[in-house]
Amino acid sequence: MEFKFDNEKPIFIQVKEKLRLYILSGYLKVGEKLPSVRELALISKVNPNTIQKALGELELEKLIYTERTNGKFVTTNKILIENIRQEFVKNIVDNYFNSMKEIGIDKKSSIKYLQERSNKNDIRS
Amino acid sequence: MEFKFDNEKPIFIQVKEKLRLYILSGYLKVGEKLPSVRELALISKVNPNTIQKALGELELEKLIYTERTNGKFVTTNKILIENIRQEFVKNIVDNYFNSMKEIGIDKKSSIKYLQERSNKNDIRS
Amino acid sequence: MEFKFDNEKPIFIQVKEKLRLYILSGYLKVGEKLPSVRELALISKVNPNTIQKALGELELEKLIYTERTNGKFVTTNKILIENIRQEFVKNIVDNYFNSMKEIGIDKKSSIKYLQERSNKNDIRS
Amino acid sequence: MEFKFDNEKPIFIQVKEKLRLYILSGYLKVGEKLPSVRELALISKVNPNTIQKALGELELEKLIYTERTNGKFVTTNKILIENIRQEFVKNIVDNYFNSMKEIGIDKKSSIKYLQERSNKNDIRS
DNA sequence: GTGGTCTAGACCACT
DNA sequence: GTGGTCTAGACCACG
Repeated sequence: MEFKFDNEKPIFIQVKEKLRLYILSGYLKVGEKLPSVRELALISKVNPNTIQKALGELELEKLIYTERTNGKFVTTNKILIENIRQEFVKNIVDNYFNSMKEIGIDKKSSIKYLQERSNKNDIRS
Repeated sequence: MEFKFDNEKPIFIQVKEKLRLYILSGYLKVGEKLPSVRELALISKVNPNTIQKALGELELEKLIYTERTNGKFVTTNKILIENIRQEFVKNIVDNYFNSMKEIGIDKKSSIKYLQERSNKNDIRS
Repeated sequence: MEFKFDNEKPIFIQVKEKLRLYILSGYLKVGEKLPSVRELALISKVNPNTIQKALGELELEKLIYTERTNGKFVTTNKILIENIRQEFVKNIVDNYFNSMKEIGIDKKSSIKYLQERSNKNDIRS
Repeated sequence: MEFKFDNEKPIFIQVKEKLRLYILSGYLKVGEKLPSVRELALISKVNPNTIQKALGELELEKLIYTERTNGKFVTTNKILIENIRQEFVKNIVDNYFNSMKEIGIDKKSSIKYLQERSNKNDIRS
């Protein structure tokens, strides 16, 4: 678990998004206990309140839940996670097409660009 | 020319990005005169100061230049536009791969998702 | 006897309120012996200390009393129970009127809403 | 606009609920500008951050929205307000029946209690 | 002057 | 030791 922040977005949003990714990608498993607020604050070198705010919003999304005095946990609702994950992927794809469209590249070419770029990277790696 | 804003980013940045897109996509042509600040302010229903700030930053990027008393124009430097455009496209592609990677989807699958989604949309249209 | 808890209130308060309801509603009868602390702890899957705290507060209200070495019992003071019960009901009614008033619904309409809702539910059942 | 707090619930929740009532009951009108965060903090004698938290949650419910640098406003979505209002009323009614049921009073009697209590109050007023 | 963010630090309830 | 709440105060971007 690792946290680096840029100055473009509020830190609490970056924390929220990072943890959401950890959950959606399965790096944090269903039902798993999260590090304590204070621990996350130490790891990420921000104020505990900032962490609290991020976690609070994740809880509103139902991706995590709180057991009083016990800690915070990833939801056990696999379906919820899967739905959000699919929504997330769908957005990435749609955003890609939209961005390309805005700069004047149609779908067919958008896919071609992607394949070419992928090949170039393959050479490097 | 059309402007819709959300409240997540400063408006002047949204104006700047929109105009940059208009230039990179060719909607605003090389050397073309931009609408006046006042006019842009009316079109986008935004304070003229905000437009000024956006144009100022575009000018720093050399994408537009000012002729005193005459107005502001899209740069005539096609190469500059093309370079920025390619950089822009490259970023979109790389961001796509990165976003997918973060959620645990590899390049091969990333391309497949894109093709599937493209097909689905074709059916609709 | 059944216990489900939410995380919004302290558990010991929820236990206390639940048991009070059992007494006021007659589900636990006058003079009846309560299950032992240990047993209540098992039933409700809660730490025995938490049960103790709840019972302690009920004892302060005189709704239960302790016979040393013998167990805890519902009070035999029927009048006390009846008084608390009536107070309780009065509160429910007043709270209903107040809640409706706060959202701008007068007494007459409040009663009408109730009757309509009751009819709807009758259809279902 | 008036704020009195008890110690049973967090202040930010009480602020949130009060404002929600003001909106649902129409005391704060559709599209109306709210007092500034700082002003609300003065009126209610709590820290601006506490107000901010309350308003933040109302915004997540879409009952209010923010215009950057301009202030916060009641949503203009009348349908949303009406839906939430009806949900709210429905909950009050259901809670009434449930509370009465828990203490052992059936629906028919629940309605009778209400009518009697209402008559008593009429005498007073 | 508007909202937004963040920090530091304190105190509380619960188990 | 866990999360939750609140304050005081500072600083920032925006228009």
